[in-house]
Amino acid sequence: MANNNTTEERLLTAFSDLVLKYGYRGTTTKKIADVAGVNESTIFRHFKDKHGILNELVNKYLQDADQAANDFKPIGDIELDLIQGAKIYETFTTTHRSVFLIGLRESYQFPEIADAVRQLQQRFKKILVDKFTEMAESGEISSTVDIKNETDNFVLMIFGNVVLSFAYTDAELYIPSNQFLENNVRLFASHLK
Amino acid sequence: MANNNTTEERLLTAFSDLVLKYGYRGTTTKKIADVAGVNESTIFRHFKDKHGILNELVNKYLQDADQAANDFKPIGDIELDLIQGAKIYETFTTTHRSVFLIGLRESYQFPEIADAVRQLQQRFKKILVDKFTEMAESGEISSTVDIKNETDNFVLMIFGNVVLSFAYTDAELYIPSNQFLENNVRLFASHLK
Amino acid sequence: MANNNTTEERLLTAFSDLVLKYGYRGTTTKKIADVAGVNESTIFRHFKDKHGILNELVNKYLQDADQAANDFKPIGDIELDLIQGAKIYETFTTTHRSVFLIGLRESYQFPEIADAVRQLQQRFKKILVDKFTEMAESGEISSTVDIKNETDNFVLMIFGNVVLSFAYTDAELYIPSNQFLENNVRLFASHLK
Amino acid sequence: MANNNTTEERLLTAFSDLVLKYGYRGTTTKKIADVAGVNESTIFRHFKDKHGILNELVNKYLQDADQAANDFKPIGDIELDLIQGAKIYETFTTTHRSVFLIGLRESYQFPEIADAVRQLQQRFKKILVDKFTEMAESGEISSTVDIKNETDNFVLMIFGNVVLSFAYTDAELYIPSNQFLENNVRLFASHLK
DNA sequence: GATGAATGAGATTTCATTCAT
DNA sequence: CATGAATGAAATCTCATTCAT
Repeated sequence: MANNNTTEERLLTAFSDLVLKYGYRGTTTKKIADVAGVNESTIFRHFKDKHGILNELVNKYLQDADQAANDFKPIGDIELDLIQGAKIYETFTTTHRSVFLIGLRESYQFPEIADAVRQLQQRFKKILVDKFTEMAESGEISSTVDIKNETDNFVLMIFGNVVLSFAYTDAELYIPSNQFLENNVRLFASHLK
Repeated sequence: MANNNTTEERLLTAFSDLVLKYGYRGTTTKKIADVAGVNESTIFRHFKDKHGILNELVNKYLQDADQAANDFKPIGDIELDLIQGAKIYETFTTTHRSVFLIGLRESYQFPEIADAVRQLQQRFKKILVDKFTEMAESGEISSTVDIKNETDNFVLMIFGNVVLSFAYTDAELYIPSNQFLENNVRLFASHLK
Repeated sequence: MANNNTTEERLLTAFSDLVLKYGYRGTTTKKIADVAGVNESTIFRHFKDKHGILNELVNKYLQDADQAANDFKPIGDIELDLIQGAKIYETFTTTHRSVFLIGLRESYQFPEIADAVRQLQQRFKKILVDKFTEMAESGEISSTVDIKNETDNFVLMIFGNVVLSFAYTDAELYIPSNQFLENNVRLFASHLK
Repeated sequence: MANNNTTEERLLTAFSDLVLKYGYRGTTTKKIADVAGVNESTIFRHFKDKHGILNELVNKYLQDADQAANDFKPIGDIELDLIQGAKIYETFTTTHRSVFLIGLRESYQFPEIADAVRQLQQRFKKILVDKFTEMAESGEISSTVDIKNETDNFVLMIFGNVVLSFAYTDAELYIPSNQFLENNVRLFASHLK
């Protein structure tokens, strides 16, 4: 009864939130039911089993991933383009926190999810590499830039910050979004000009 | 009977390995006992309870952390110093994989461990910032370098690669140590010269 | 399925009966479940834990204790009054056998229960002493009666018989209720006339 | 190492003391070993199993019971004789606390011990009844005394006080030995003169 | 559609007991 | 004689899942 969404939505949200705190195993069906404000057995009317909740979220993740890839429209300015890319990456992973984390943490138990997350990284890298190669050819960025390794570094850096933001909510360690885009991403990009 | 170490060592190793695959909760005492080749109840003669195994590993982690901090001896060449730092960081986190991962994954359940891991990051950052500030003052690196933000970026990058190496054993995504130090860290450092 | 009471009632009854035979520790959750005719895990849906069963019985005990105290209405005839008192005491302790016994046997492990049982004795003693003091003042019983010590003796005697009745079901040792009230209590009272 | 008795004696004492606090089941072999200052496995060199410790104590109990019965030498003064009897009963039960308590508490699990304790009561009763019958015949006590029932009452009373003394160490409820013999037993006896 | 009651498998932990030294 | 290390059975408790209403 937490809000006026449908039961199914409330269950998905409850699951997502709890996974952040407790991991997949620690997210018990009882906790999910309590947070969603329904009876425990109601879960099983909506989903085949506990794994079914996760499957549903993975489906949404995969659909959204296509969308996010299409949303990225580099304009040929490396600084702005990296900021744009980081922003999309961050928004996407935050929206799909639970899937992202389960894919990372419990890769052995859910190889298909681990795979989906893995593909996100690869895809993101590829999009960047392709674009920058194109920009190098057209002279927009210096031909001395080591495109592959710089992209690796960039992706590792924004990945690292996202992981920290999920692990620790205090801002001591991870760098909050705005500041991260303004200072760190921009600084990183400046070396590629 | 897995090997000829003491029972306690075999238990610690078994626990450590299993946590990587299954997380803390997924690492059942039965699995630990099976892998270590002892009876389940033997665990409880060596450790107060399941948490006790973790405590023992955390103690070793904390001791080693002091050692690792002392091992870092920058020589005033930014490229070599960053490579050295990354190497120590990587060795340390790999040696203490299980504690590092539990601190990251299950921060809500084990706040003291989350804290120990957090402090490692902070400490590493501080050591680098202090050294580089010193080097900027003595002219060894350019005074235009944005020390704080570059260090942030560097730490995020190596942190990101370590996390990936734990999540995925295939080398498609994370970058294997040698290559990472030679290509990526060196490339990163080159911008600070 | 033992009978048609609610599951909770059946569990409480099973626990109560088993404690008589086996003590608290010896009353395993498996035995309770078997006697109540339910699955072991069902216990934990009705009570927080094993101790929770006992707590429930202690609550009933405390409620009933107030009732029993109010039920005692001495009429000024010492024989009839002691019989009435003994009868109420006996009925109460028999109804709450399990709590009474645990309070007695396992006082170190359950100090709050030991206390509740202790208070019952004290309260019973006080009610008798007060009433008899009053009767002595109004001349209904001889002023030479040593009220405090006689009450002590009386309480010890009926306490002793109740304890024996719980320990041994054969009538060789403890004296069955009717006979005890008719012969022993009456005899005791006759000395106070 | 607690004292310089033999290992076996130390084990018997440890067991005895612990049973008072924790009951038979709660008296674990580990606790016994700790209190006796020996290794847990040493217990099994001295006794077949945990039950064997108890058996040894029961043997001593039975031997002592014969002795105690012989020690009772009534002199024909009902007050002094009851005091003497109560004293012997008290001393004996206190010396053999653990057996007495186990016989009382865990009668279902150790029927032979329950029996031994039961027999003590019966025997004590019989000795008193026989002696008082004799005294009634010789005119030493009034022929109007209801010997059987008075003896019952007396035995219940001293039994009650002994049980309380084991359950509660504070003197609020049970009556300490000296005072009990001087006030309560004497008072009880005065009615039989 | 949703609930409440119950279940069975399995997790952690305790404890008496054995065995090699 | 005594110890330290290990065991197996059983105890308490958790959790995903089912079923009747």
